[in-house]
Amino acid sequence: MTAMDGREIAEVAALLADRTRAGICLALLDGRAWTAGELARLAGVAPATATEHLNRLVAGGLLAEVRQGRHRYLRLAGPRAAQLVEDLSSYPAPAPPAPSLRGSGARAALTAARTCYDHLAGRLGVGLLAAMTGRGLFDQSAGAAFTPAGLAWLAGLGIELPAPEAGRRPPVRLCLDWTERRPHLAGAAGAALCARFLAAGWVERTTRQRAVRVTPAGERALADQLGLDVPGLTALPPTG
Amino acid sequence: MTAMDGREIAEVAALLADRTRAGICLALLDGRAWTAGELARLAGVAPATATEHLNRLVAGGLLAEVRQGRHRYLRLAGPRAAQLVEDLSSYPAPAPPAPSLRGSGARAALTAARTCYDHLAGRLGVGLLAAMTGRGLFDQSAGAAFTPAGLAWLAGLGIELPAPEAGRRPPVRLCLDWTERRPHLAGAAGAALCARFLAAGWVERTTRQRAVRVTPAGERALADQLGLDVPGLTALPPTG
DNA sequence: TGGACGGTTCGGTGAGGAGCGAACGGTCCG
DNA sequence: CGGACCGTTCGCTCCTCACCGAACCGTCCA
Repeated sequence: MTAMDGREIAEVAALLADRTRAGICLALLDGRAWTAGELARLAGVAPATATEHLNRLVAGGLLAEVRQGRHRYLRLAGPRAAQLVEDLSSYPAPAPPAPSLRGSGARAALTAARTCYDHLAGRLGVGLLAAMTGRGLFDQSAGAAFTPAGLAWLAGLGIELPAPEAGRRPPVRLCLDWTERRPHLAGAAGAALCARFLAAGWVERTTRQRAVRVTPAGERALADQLGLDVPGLTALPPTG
Repeated sequence: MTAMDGREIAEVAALLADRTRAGICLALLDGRAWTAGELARLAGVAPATATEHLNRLVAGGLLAEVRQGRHRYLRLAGPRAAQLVEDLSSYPAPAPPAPSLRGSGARAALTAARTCYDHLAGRLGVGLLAAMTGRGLFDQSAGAAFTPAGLAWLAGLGIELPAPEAGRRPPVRLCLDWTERRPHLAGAAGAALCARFLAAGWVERTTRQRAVRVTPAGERALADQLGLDVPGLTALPPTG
């Protein structure tokens, strides 16, 4: 009788059932911490209104907060929260990319390469997984797993795949891309790869959006290691 | 600017942000079609109220309907809808099983073995995946995929794993179990296995709940093929 | 051709909650 | 210390929406 009625489900869903709160969570999908004021401006509401929303989101376990001086920093509570937001944002079929006017620049940058909480998405993320699969580092023929060669490649980057464990996030997870309709790599491995790319300076964050940019060094490294044509990938959308 | 604001997210979330609608979707997680009246009684609202809710859920793409004579049959629109409901129902950590009074019988049956839309869950579902992994039919060490031996075993059951394709559901997906905190098999493979088990008479649905029961023939078959101790699995919860 | 039944449509009621402005309490800086 | 600044609390308005009863329309059965 406990979880059989819809009460608990409704409480969680209600957190995201408001346009303002959903927009806040969407902005936080970049994985970083924003201040309350930034979120209020972004959502287009008064600070007082934002406070109320943020309180509810924190109380509901969707957001985590860190108070520092006169600032209140907010971020998504964890990978589960991020996945929930991402899942909801891509239901049912997120309206065909609609290449109307090449997007408003910002949107074009997002479709090219962005972070999805803590892993890479967009054409870059999808291209990465496709390249790994094409090079025999990843195998999707009977599920989704790294091959022995893929594990060695990860090790070369200093990444060790954690063993699957009860309460932990899955080491490997495929995440259906929001703009492309193909999967990119998520889970612990996706997060580790993204962190490694950022640390190595292959990829860097742009303004204050989720968009990221591949550096010249990153282009060379990805071409070397995966045969990935980054400029061709991020410039124009493929015919499909 | 289109999907960047939270409007679309909020619209979908609002569908499940009501206790009654969430309860309806939860009931439909058994994968079958219910009539409008059954759903109204289950949710404890007047038929008029149910009609309004069902209209909204259908319009929102979460439910599909079939009108037949004076009946209106409703089911979840598809695997994506089911996954959304399941994801929401298990956030953040679905309250420890709380073995208070061995559950109300109905609940005990659910934790032992149930369907999760179109695949098997509960201790049976979790045990199945664990057994497949233990027997070398499935490999979770570097992701989640069937081994060659596993593919052969599936073929022996008349199941061929579909190739991953753009718009389709993933062939293999791990679904974190609601009661257990370990994964069970979902995706096209999970659905195929569940359908096969039902067709073979190894597993049968019970009353009108999501709970299922393993038949004697099923116990023998699962013990033979996977070394699975079904009675031990479904009788008492493990110490954990 | 009645009557039972499943489902819908239509007003009306009530509660929840999203929004704001204004006043207040902190922190940082000149 | 006084002023700018970030965030919160409070009181209020307004609108959405969940719910019901009653009347209605269709299907199925005797």
